[in-house]
Parts: sequence; C-alpha cells; structure tokens
Amino acid sequence: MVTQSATRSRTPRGQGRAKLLEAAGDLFSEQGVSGTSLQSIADRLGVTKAAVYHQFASKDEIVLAVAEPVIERLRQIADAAVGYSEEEGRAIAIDGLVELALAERGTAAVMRRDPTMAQLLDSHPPYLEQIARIEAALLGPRPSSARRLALAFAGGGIMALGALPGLDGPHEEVHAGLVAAMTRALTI
Amino acid sequence: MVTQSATRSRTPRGQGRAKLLEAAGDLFSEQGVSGTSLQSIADRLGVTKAAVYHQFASKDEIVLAVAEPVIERLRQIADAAVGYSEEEGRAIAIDGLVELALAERGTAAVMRRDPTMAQLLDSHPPYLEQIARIEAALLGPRPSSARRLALAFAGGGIMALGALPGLDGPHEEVHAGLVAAMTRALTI
DNA sequence: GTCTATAGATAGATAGAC
DNA sequence: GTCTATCTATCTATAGAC
Repeated sequence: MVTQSATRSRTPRGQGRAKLLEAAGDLFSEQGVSGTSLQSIADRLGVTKAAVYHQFASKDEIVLAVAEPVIERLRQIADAAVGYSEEEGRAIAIDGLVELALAERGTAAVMRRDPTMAQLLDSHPPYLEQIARIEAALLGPRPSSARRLALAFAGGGIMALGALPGLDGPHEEVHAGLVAAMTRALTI
Repeated sequence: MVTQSATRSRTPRGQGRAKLLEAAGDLFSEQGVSGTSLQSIADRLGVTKAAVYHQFASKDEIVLAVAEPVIERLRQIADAAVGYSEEEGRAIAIDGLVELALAERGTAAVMRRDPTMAQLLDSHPPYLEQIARIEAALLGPRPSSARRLALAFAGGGIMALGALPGLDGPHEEVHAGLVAAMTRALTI
C-alpha cells in the first residue's frame, strides 16, 4: 500500500507500456510474432489498436522492446564472466544463462526460435554483441569445431525450454539439473 | 534419361505436389508457418494461389503434409530401437535422431519450434505416438525427473540445429559430434 | 492443372476527436 | 491515453472459365 512517489496518475508512468510488453511477450511465445496481431495484443489489454499505437510506432518496435530486458540480462551475464579463469568464467556464464532461461522463459525461447524475432535481432548490434561475448566465455580461445558444435547444441537446448509446459520440480532442482546438463554438453 | 514408366504426362504424377511441399517447407523454415502466405508459396513455384489450392484444400493440409516425411522417419527410428537392451536402444534412437535432424534440417526445426506447426502436431496422433515411443527408448523405465529434464534439453538442442547457418565440417564429423553431445547430455 | 476474378476477413498503420 | 473511423494491402479461400 505504498503511495506512488510523487505523481497522482491512476496508471503510473510507464506501467501501461510495461503491461503492453508483458501481454505482447506472452502472445509472442504462444503464437509466434507473425502469428500475433496488434489487434490481439489490444484485445488482451482490453483496449483498441490505436491505444497500442500510441505507445509504439510499429510492431517491430514492440518486438524489440520485448527482447530488450533479456538483452540487458545477457549483458550482465557477459559482464559477470569477465576477469575470471576460463573455467570459472564458463561456470558463471552457464549459471547465468540457466537463470535467465528460467526467469524469462517464454521470451528467451521466442528470441532463439522465432524467425521474425531472429531476423530483427540479427541486425540489432546490442544483441549480437552480448551473444558474442557470452559465446567467447563459453568457448574459450581457439575453440575446436567439435566444441562449437556442442555450444550450438547446448544453446538450442537451454533456450528451447520455454516451449515446454511444466518443467516440473522445485526451482532449485530444475536449475541444478540444467546447469549439469549444460556443463556436460560443453565438457569436451 | 529414363522414360516415365507408363504415363506420358509432362509433369509426372505427384511431382507438382512434391515440388510444392519442398517450396513450402523451405519457406516455413525461413519465415515460420504464420509468416508464410500461400501467395509466397505460389510465387516461388511460379504459379498462382489457385494452383496451390488445386493440390491442397487448406494451408493446414500443407503444413501437415510437410511434416509427414519426418513423422515417417520418426516411426522408423522408433521401430529400429525396439527389441534391444536399454543401452543399445538408446544409442540407436540417438543415432537416428541425429541423422534425421541433419537430413531434414529445416523441417525438423520447424516442427519443434514453430507455434502453428506445434499446435497442429499436438492434435495429430501419428506424431504424438512416435514421439512417445522415442522418448521411452531414450528415457528407459521410470525415469527420474533429472533425466526427463536432460531429455527436454537434448531434444531442444538437436532439433534447434536447423536454425543454424553452416554447421561447418564434413557430415561424418558433424554427425559424430552431435551423437557425442546428445549422449553426454543424456548420460546421467 | 492452371488461370482470372473475387469474396470476406484481417493485417499494419494513420487521422483526428475527446 | 483512449477512442471511432478509415486507409491500403494482404490474407485464406472459392467459383468458374480454359
């Protein structure tokens, strides 16, 4: 029951935007980006399309905005892995990716597998940069082709989890299981 | 330069259909199912939409027809793994899945990750049946939750490979690398 | 087996009132 | 910040001629 800091607005600044992005992200992971219309986003929010266009100039802008928090977390993971030994850096990156995959389940999966999203991200330097940094941390210097293959496999595995229904078991257990699976996949 | 067995038709029976499915499959893996219109399929074939509708009654029918050869291969894999020890059966299933993922790269990836395709397959018993059989071969009886988690991870990894550009290296090497990665992921 | 033509719905996007 | 109304383009799908 905290009073909003300084404003009296019924819908606090940026909250409409946040709600919109949440709805859009959910729909993207359920139906894909191409399969999600601005109308369906508006419907889920109980507003009209025009209200959506008031906050974003285009659908692409929404797609990128949905991806942005994940990109920010990728940056934090890459930052955290810097300055450690190869082995420690890899463990930190794996742990961060697993945590990210579990926290932003749907969005992480969409980013990895949706063609529309992938095309947008392919020309989005901030994303490419963080991916490159994390891959470097996972692969180490002069990686063998077997090692790069293992990373492609593991990357697909970890980020594909959003497609799964339950992923039963307590968070700690799932987290540990995924870290173990990913570490095994990359230990070569 | 072999004479078509008994017919004189310029386009042998079913070849139009096969070409259509090839074009559709390529477009699905490039742009997703929702992102691919019947018009774009027709364009790639150099015909009109009406010609496409002559061969298939609906888009869903095309989607399922694209998936069908992969489902058939899944059946063969499941069949091949029957009647061996748990360990041997698992090795056979892994080898078959890797071969399938490499041979039907794009389609296998689409089937695993495209929301439209996934929804269709979710109510397509022939697919569900083969997936269940293969999962059983990979998991063995009474699998632990850690083991099921590892399978989800590995399944995503192997089928996500279609999204990758080159997958450099000779086929034998890539095949062996993927079998190794998958075996490591499932060895728990 | 391929075409033209078109129906009917929906897509992304914009203008302007409140 | 949300609305009504509308634009244009495209979508899936069908009818019927060649």
